Amino acid sequence: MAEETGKADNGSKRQHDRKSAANPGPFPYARMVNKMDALDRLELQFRWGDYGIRVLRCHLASFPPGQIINFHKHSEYEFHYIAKGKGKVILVDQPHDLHEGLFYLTGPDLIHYQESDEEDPMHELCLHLDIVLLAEQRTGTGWGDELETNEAKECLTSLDRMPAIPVVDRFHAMNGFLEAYRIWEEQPAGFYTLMKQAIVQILLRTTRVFDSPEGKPGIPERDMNFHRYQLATQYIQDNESLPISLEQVAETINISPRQLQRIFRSEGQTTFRDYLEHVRLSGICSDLIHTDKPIEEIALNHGYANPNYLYPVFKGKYEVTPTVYRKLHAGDARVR
DNA sequence: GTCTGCTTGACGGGTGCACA
DNA sequence: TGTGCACCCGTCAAGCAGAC
Repeated sequence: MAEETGKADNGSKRQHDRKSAANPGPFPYARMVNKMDALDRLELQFRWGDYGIRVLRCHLASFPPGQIINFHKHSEYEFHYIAKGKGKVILVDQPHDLHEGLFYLTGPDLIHYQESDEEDPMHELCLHLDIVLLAEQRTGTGWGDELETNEAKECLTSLDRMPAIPVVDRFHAMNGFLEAYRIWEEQPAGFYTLMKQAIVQILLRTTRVFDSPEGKPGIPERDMNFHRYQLATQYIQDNESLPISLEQVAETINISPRQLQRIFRSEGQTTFRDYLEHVRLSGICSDLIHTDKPIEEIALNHGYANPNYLYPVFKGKYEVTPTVYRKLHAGDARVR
């Protein structure tokens, strides 16, 4: 951690200075100079998990040599990324050297002072965000909502735990500014969504610097048995009109037939045969009520290669023959 | 005679259980 | 999670009954 701070990073800083002097290279954010306040002009606010995020400012700022920004504070979060040059920052009462590639955060009410180098200008990417906790009204609606909600919460609450020191932008959060600017320039379809992604990308890459390897929730993993049960039942529903065997379904989802039987027992409290029969008979009942197709055709359409077998199966479940069932429910079709 | 609906009996696959 | 074994039941072919 110490090697990441601006103060304790003098070795890599010297190395960096030598490298910059030898081969300064093109300024990667040069295109943003064309209209430095382009992103500031956007009315951009969005919901991320249970948080509302309003982008107040998002721009490239240039400071001539020796420029001083006196002690001040904000009510919002201000993210500072040194894109080029060097200078100094005082966070509360602690001075730190700044150079290209460093990042620091000034949270709400954190008093800070900044000055650029006496000889070199400094370019800084600035992001001002107003972050508010919204009513938790959308949790538990599925489709990954809870996962995103948790990730947003983890990322945004970590902002308040960030130490007030400059650190190396190890995960290239700065690229998010370039991406946002590119989106503004090109204005592609999905502008708002892409812009939101760029801002979220900046936040995630920034907070990642302080991630500890322990205690992470990890990537979302499936309950594989339940997932396989869903795959199997979906396959049966899709193919109930064809001859289906346990082995065939098992092969489709890459498990042994025996294991598939266990999954049906544990996840569906049923058996492969019962489930297949249930799906087929449901379809047959529907056809009996809503069509006037002969029973043989209906049986064939629902996977009974020998229509004669339908009779004992049907009678076993509904206690009447298909013909009687059709007569009993003849009114149902007209009701619809 | 033909078609549709239904029943019956033999066989093989699915299931439950135990074990590795 | 895979395998073996015994048993049950789903599947199929053959055939019967009734309606037209």
